[in-house]
Amino acid sequence: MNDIVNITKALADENRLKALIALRDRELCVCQIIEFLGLAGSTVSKHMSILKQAGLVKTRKQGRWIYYGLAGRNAPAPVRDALRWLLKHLNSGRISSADKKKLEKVYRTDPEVLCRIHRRK
Amino acid sequence: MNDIVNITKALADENRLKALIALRDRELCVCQIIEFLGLAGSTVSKHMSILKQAGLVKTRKQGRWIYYGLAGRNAPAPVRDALRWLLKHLNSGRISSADKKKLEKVYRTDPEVLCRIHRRK
DNA sequence: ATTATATTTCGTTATATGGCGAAATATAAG
DNA sequence: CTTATATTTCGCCATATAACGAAATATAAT
Repeated sequence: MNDIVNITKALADENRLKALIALRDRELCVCQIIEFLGLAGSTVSKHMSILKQAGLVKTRKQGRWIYYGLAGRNAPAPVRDALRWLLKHLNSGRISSADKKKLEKVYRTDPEVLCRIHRRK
Repeated sequence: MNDIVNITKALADENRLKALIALRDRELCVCQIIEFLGLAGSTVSKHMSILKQAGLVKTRKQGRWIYYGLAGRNAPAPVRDALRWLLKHLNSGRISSADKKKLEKVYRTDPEVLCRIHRRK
């Protein structure tokens, strides 16, 4: 029961849902997610921690960056099915064009550049 | 997007999940749900209102009682799929025996009797 | 070794949410 | 019509949670 509650609570925040959508096609590092969501780094870090705790995302380190990606095929069935539900129903038609533009910009921009921008703030 | 967020937020409470599980096999009136969850009537009413707002449950009135039931086949796909996810992964093996006993007692007891009990408190 | 940097953790604040009892409401029962 | 009753709404309180900035941390880069 607790694993299910952890999943449902992790999904109960709009920004966390958006982060999961952003990870649909590829991994992203924290500063890319920061850019996409428009939140403070500490806030994004906490949100991603909640998603990771629930098993919905995984992490890997590369260089100075930590990349977050959606949980893979070996994730528990409740996680896999929840992600399937989410991605099925949050297709492109339900995402605002503003969010789509932001996401395209994030995909296009080097993490190095984004991190430099955020360091300035 | 908002409909999805409403669903995920509605599912992000253990008592609400339990209420949905209780409704799996049959409709229940408020005082039966009160008995099962062991919460105040006003609390149960608010929880069920959230579930109804999210489209996860429907209501019908019979006599003095309002019966809550799971959303039906004509519910929107996100709702149907979310319920399918929940019921699939919250099968009997994941529910405590205490909860199972409570639920069996609730199924067995006439609403008339339960309501009288709760009126005394 | 030192410095730079991406990320996480911590502390604070504002807002949201779950729980309760009391009051209000809708309407069934007598 | 009046009374009884199941449920909902309201008001209050305690706790949880999202957001931010600053400090701490891990480790890559020099």
